[in-house]
Amino acid sequence: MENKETFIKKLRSSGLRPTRQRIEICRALYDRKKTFHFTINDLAKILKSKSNEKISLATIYNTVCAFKNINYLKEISINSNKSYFDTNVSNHHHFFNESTDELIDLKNDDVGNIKLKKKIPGKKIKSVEILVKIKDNN
Amino acid sequence: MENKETFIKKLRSSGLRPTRQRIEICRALYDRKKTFHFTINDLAKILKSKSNEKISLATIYNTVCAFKNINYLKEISINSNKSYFDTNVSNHHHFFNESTDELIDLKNDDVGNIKLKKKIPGKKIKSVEILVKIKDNN
DNA sequence: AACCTACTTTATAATGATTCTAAAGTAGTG
DNA sequence: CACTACTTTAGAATCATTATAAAGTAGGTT
Ligand SMILES: [Mn+2]
Ligand SMILES: [Mn+2]
Ligand SMILES: [Zn+2]
Ligand SMILES: [Zn+2]
Repeated sequence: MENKETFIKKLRSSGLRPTRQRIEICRALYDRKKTFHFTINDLAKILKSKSNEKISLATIYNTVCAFKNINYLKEISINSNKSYFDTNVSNHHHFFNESTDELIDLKNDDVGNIKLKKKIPGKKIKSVEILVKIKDNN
Repeated sequence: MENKETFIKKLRSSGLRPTRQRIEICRALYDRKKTFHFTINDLAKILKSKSNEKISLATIYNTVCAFKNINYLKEISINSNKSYFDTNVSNHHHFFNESTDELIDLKNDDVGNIKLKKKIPGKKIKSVEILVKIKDNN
């Protein structure tokens, strides 16, 4: 239920000009009750149906990349031919349903704490993600 | 240190005809002391340098896919533009060095046991993988 | 308001990994 | 040797993503 002004402030405070396109994309991504996972193609479809103005595919790519850089979006590690993004930017893990190509959140509490006993000198850890691949029974 | 006959037997027992190309690829992948991670392009280079016979890129793709299906290779889950494969097919996890695009094995003992407290009815778990992304300090 | 300039959007082309096609080659069998 | 199913291959096609470069815009300045 965030309104336009909130998005404008958020964008400005991250050094991004609040353009028509970026505000529309904010609406599509964050004006919802629940976080969700999407591909670029998913988002393009959502924008086409929900929004009047046409937003070019290049802008969608640019914006998703920009939003990822300022931590408005997270990219999920899957070896798919497409990239998957998540509006839930907190640390959490995923099921990936290989039968439907859908991601499902695994809350941190759903996974026992991960204790890494190996360290790599001279490197810093950027993320620790668990991916549980699942498939339909049968 | 496996020899040609061993590869031929292995291939036959998996329902794959032991062709020149497949045997060469087995040599490149398994005639080593340590397991390793590679992309298709990596493997193509290795084959070009180590082997006399030219093997087409299509065959390399076909063979890697076939080897994956019979569990001679494992594909690692990374959101890269390329696919990464592993000659270590046992359950284990990875560091991914984003500075060099290299994978490093994390032995199962290097990670505390993972207890999944969430289940998805009607689905079976195919794999559970941890990916730890790291980057050069600085 | 008119103006300036850096940032943005956009259509379009280019890239590059992967997959497809269909023709030529080969392994295994009898 | 002959047969057939499997395999390899060059080349084309696909498709997500990135690059290009020209037109548009935000936000400040005069
Ligand atoms: Mn891939
Ligand atoms: Mn990708
Ligand atoms: Zn998520
Ligand atoms: Zn490995």
